[in-house]
Amino acid sequence: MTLAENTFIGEYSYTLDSKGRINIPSKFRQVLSEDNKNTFVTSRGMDECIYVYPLTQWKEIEESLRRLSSLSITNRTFVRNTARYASPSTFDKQGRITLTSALIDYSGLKKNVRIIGMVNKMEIWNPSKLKRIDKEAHDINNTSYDELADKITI
Amino acid sequence: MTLAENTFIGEYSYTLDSKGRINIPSKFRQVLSEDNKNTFVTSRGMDECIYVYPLTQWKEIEESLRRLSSLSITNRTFVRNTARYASPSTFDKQGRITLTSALIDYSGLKKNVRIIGMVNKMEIWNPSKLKRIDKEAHDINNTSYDELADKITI
DNA sequence: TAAAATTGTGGGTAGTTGTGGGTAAATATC
DNA sequence: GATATTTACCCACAACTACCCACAATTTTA
Repeated sequence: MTLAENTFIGEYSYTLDSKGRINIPSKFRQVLSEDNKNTFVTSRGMDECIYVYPLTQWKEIEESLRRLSSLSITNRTFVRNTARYASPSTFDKQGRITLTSALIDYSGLKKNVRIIGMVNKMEIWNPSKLKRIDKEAHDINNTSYDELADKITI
Repeated sequence: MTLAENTFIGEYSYTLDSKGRINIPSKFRQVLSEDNKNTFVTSRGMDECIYVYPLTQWKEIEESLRRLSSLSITNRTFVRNTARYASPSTFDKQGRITLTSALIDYSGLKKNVRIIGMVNKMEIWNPSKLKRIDKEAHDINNTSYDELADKITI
């Protein structure tokens, strides 16, 4: 079944091979729109994981970054940390992309990895780090979620 | 008699087969509007059960998620924990959807399962867990229900 | 009440998907 | 400029999934 284009949901287990290749879930490849030309952009996540954007989505982010004035130290730091680790990767005949060793180091990936659909992008995690984050998530108190209540009905 | 579209009520007993397939009650399939393309989205319930949304209902949730900026930790956590457990499934010629093993584990489903209409979605339960929740429901004292009195007429 | 249609459950099979490894081209190193 | 190393592309195969058919039980229709 095909959902909306460039929309990623679900959680999957995959293995990172000795060449730094990792499979993109078939479902995610199927919803990728033509204009992405089978290409994703990997980048450093806000948490200790790797972000994977469809190429077109990344281009929009680039545009936003372009508009941030470098007069502000916050802006400079943000642009620097977002842009420097970004790397495009086209998936091969088997549906795999190659991760840079910088990103593998940052996210602490070993053989077994977890891929999570985050709607407009995906995240690649070391399963044990993910488990740790899950625990912290419980600590986000209800008032935080209360603020969301205005924005989302679920 | 046909009820309102995408409205699910009633309780049904079905069997989960060895391939993780489960029948959607014929009545529920009949009220599903055309634009759902015979597709439901399964997800983790608030209680120990599986939520099943019509595709169109889920897409509304997805759109709200898309608008939440990942710069906020609360947003990231919320999007992650909502999206990761979701999985679309189109029912086959016999009217069955396939459940992911993650959701089967979470809800503790065995062979016999109970499907409950929850108006805009449905819930899939292990019958014994459902029985346990029923008992707890008795303990929710009347004041809790009093708070609802302003919101609903019954 | 009998026939026809629908519904729920089980199982088989062809095609898809995920993973490992090989080889040639491209890049880097000396 | 020759050699070593990395990268990109190819093939192979086991495991899984989607799709198909069968059939008993139930409900609807005539």
